[in-house]
Amino acid sequence: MGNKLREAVELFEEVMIYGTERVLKSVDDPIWREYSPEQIQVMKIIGKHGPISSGNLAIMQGVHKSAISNRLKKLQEKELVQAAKSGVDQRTKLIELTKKGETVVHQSNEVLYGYIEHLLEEHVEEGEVEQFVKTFRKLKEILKLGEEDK
Amino acid sequence: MGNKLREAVELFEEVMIYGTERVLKSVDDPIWREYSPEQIQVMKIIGKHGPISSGNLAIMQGVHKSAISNRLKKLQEKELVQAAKSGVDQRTKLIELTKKGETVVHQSNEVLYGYIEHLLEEHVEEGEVEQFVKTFRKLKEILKLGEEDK
DNA sequence: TATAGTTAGTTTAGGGGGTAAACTATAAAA
DNA sequence: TTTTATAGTTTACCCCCTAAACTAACTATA
Repeated sequence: MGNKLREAVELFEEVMIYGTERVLKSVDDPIWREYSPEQIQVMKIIGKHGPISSGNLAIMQGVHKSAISNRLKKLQEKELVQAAKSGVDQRTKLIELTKKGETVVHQSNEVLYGYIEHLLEEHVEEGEVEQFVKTFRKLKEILKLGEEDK
Repeated sequence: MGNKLREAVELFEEVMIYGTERVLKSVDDPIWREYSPEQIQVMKIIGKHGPISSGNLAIMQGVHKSAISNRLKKLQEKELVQAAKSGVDQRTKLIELTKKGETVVHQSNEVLYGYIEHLLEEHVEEGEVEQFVKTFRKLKEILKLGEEDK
């Protein structure tokens, strides 16, 4: 067991940590230049979730609330997000995407998906896809992804 | 093919991009607090490669030379790296780890490996390890990792 | 050899990212 | 009401990154 596990750990580090960086840097598109990954990510979250508070965004992105505050300020200046009419609590303001924001999210998805799809399609055989999906599902489970929402 | 590939792409994004972030944030160790991931990474490269020029480091880390210049300056102040006696070309200065630097790299490896090992050991069955290794090897190949050295 | 061009690294300016702590405003509890 | 808690914003300070200007050293060429 030990040796195989050791190899798995090393591969995990190489691929997940350094490999991911490389993938992100290889995606070369104007939209990637204009908005930071964090900005895109927060917009994606808002898009999926619908109007959401600043505090929730901080939790979901795993950063300090002041970081989100700053991020949203920049996005508002660029007119990508806006405050929806607040709910019961006057302190919280719900954030939502503007039309422009939706467009940017959509474009960004196209670019990233296109890139990854191209990558996989070119290098992974028909029969291997199943294997990939299986391993990644497991990984997703291990990393407890998808539990971020509340 | 289409659907499976689509799922693979989505999983790839979720796991690789957002999952990796999460893993890195979960590693909670003083050494992670004291030195940035970029600083640790560059020290690892120097450790593996041996005395190396600033320019080569920039290429290997995939950043601008000025970023490396700055990084090395900070590491020198912390006495983690030092300039070895330069080679033929008086403009290039070869960088190497100090004893302290070696220690930090070693500690950092222990922490990260320990964390990942724990993660895999706890969630992955004996028989699944083989599967993991296989998929990751393929991924490493796809991402063309390990070709960075010249 | 003297001049011109190239290359390795450093500096500086400016824009991201992040945290902690202080501060404002609103809500909830005593 | 008075006090305590909570949502967000600001401010101060740090790291990361790039581009462009600049120094020093090496190379080529007239």
